[in-house]
Amino acid sequence: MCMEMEYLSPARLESPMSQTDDAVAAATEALLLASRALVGVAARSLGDLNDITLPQYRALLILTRPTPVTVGDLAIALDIHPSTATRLCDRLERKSLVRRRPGASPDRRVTPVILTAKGRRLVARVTDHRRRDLATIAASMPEEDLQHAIRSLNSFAMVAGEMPAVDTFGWADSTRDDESRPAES
Amino acid sequence: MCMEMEYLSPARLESPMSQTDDAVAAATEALLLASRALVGVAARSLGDLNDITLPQYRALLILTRPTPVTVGDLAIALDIHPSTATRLCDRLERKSLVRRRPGASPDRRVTPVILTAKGRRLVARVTDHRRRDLATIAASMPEEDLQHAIRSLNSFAMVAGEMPAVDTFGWADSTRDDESRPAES
DNA sequence: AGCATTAATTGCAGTCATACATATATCTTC
DNA sequence: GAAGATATATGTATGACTGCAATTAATGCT
Repeated sequence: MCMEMEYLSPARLESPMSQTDDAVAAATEALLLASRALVGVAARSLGDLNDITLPQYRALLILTRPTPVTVGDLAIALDIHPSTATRLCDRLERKSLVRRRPGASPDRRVTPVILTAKGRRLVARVTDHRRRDLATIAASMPEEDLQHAIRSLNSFAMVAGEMPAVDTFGWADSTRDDESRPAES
Repeated sequence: MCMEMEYLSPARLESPMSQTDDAVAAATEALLLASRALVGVAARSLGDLNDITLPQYRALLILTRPTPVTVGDLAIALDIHPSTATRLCDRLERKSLVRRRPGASPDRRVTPVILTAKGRRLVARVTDHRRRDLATIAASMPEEDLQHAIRSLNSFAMVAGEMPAVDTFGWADSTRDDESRPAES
């Protein structure tokens, strides 16, 4: 238990007067607990994805960003070697989930990569799956907690969103241009 | 937007009078948002894990359970072929993260697998890393939201914990009998 | 124009995850 | 006790992820 103190030290240093240590500690444990559950939900929505690996899904997710993404961008975002990104794109392109547009940029060295409709559908399907699961959970929560959850979770997401490296996985919204579909190999 | 209705239908059926659709919908979106952030945090704490793959980590996590776990249990929990579980254990054993105790059970067909101190340390390190990140975030949240978060998140985790397949990843607590240590493998 | 830099690809090599089929113990049951 | 079921392990094979080194093409700078 004493270890909590240790880990909270940096937090205390950052905002020395805004929170009591107890509240922060309690919230941290609650977040840790919720984290496991949410990761479980996320994992489940991914687990149904057959024929797609986690790196591949991460790549697709990054490609949902509105800004153009090149092969090199993918490598950086996924923290992998450029050559690995190339092979990854090879595989995704073979599955018709992405398409490379060489020469589509003024700088003709780079190769923009874009999602195909199929790729976009796949990402949307995963998001929807997750959304469904979360809705089921939300509907089972006590009314009071639900109200509080809305506010505190948004607050958490906002603060967390500011933190660097939290969005390493590129969990940007999926720009859903297509609805979900039950069938999921 | 209309699709939200669709997904919430089952929720409505399950608890027809306890929640307003709006509250559930808002909470769902908040959860989705928080989910991304929390998964990001979780991913980050895992990303620093070098020399260990996700399936391997999942296995270690399952092995933190207080109840005995056999090779076959691992296969079931991870939803992989028994032979795959055997190879996974091979690799984990080679890294001295687990140990197999053939014959340690009355049924001498099964092979119990247990975490080594090193394996336990590794899991603890990941949990601690995540805890630190979450504490930092919690410390940055507005006081009010923090108070609400404690209760609502615990409520969420409890409800989610009841749901089947949410704990597929075996995010049981890490039974930390050892504190974290930077050096490893 | 010439040279260094940058982006992507390709060749090469290793580890991991995965499943199927088969083999080997070890129960269980009749 | 013998037949069938169960739990692991092994042999075999495929595909994915990964990085390093070398190559090619395009850009930037002097």
